[in-house]
Amino acid sequence: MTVNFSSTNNDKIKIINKTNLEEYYPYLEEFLSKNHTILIIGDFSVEYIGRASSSIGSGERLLIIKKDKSVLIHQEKGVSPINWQPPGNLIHVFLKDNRIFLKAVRRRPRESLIIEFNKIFSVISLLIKDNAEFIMDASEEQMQEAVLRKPEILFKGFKPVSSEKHVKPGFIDVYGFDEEGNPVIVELKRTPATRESVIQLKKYLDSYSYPVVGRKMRGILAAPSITKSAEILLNKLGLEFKILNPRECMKIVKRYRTSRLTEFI
Amino acid sequence: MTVNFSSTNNDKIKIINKTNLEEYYPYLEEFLSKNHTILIIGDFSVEYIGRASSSIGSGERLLIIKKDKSVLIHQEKGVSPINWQPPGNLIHVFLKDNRIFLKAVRRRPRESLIIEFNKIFSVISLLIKDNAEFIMDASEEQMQEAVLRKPEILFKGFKPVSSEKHVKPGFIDVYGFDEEGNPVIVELKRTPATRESVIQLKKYLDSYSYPVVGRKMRGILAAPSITKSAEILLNKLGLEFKILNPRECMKIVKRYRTSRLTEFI
DNA sequence: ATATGCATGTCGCAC
DNA sequence: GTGCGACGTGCATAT
Repeated sequence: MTVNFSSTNNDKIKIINKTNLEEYYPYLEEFLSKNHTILIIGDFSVEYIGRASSSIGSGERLLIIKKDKSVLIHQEKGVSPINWQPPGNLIHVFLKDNRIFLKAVRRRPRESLIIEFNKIFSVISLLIKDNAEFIMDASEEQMQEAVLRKPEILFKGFKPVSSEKHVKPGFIDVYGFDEEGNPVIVELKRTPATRESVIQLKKYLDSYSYPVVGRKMRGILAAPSITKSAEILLNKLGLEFKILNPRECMKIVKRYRTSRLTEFI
Repeated sequence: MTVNFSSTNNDKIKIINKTNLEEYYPYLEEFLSKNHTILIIGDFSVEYIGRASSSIGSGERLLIIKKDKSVLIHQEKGVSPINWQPPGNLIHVFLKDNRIFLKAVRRRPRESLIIEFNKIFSVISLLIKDNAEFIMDASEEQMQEAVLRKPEILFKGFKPVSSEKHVKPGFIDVYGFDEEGNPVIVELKRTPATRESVIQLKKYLDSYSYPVVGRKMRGILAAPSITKSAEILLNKLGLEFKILNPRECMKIVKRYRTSRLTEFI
């Protein structure tokens, strides 16, 4: 049976089905040269050489070559591709011994992917439009903004003085003082605080000397939650934990933005 | 024009093309219930709520629902999906106001993806077989094996004693002694060593006391290369660096395997 | 270009 | 299940 279907109810998608492997070759050449996104469902093997090296024998998989010349090879399980190549590859497709080969080469770091097709079930080319803006709520930056806007979400009487304060190991998220004038270092996390978060906060405290008699430096880790091991370490080091929900922060940031807007109206 | 193409030159792939959105609905239901991998090319918006939250308005994208009920939403650029959901979702598709909605819900952590379709260009269902073994060369584990097999690749006279030795901050990759009986802690990296690598090695040294008079503990960081900042820190801390190429390690491991084989033959 | 740190990281493995 | 570390991490951002 020869199926030769190469159109759909629109011009954004072209679906190619052929019986013989080589018949796909001119289509691949065309779609690659036109910078389409290409989906290939087929039976192929993959060799990768670069930062590491890997190989996988023949199997049925999905190969995606995107407009930006990034390459993904997906199996039927998992979010991560089994092999991939970041954007900006030089992609070369060629015939050899009645087989189709596809090579994706990237410089800096030099790495390449070599795919040998035994069979192609279908090639699909896409020319699609996506101009929508992606909005991610409650980034760590927004959490910081929320704390600066409404410091009492950390504790009553907290007075932020600076943010992104530079110390030797990095940048302190928020720095300020409590009601008694004790210096406070705040480490924010949008995700559950881990032992690493605690260690980082401790580093900041160690690096920042504040030798004033009668004042005790406080370290506060603020995150939606904390892992058990992190909590143990935190207590041992005499640091504090405060639940801070990114969603709450988002609301505060939004409220602030609204009030700014009304100022302008 | 009504295109109603739903077969290919094999039974591994089904391609569905319809003019009206709702017509896709029964196919989605069917493919989901049969645990196929499904590709959907369409115009849709996505809301994500979970560990964080995000939204993106209508746009033309590729949606993949895998056999393991993981979900990927890919745009035409980049290796990473714009939205995704790890394996094990409860997936629910439903019609509402002549629109198709798809919801993927995951527990622990609780998070969900809601997709609203404005248009579907094509639905492709896959039932493919991939039993090939994936082989990754020169993992950190193999580097360790290489060092244990042929310790002189680190330095002449090195005598490994143990590997994955447990100390407070974690596991020491390789532990041993030099020719003069000084204890040696080795940290292996398959990628360029960073400041973090140096810090980690330092932690191991600090955690492992060896109070023998006349003996000096040595810390060796072995990696294919080292960043400039890491090197500065390393020197300051009195630690050592040794270039160790994962590809070289791979060769050593392979040679060892061959020799094992010949032993059995 | 290099360095640094975040991420809905994902994934695998030990407990 | 949870914790912890590795990863060809990818990716954005500051330098």
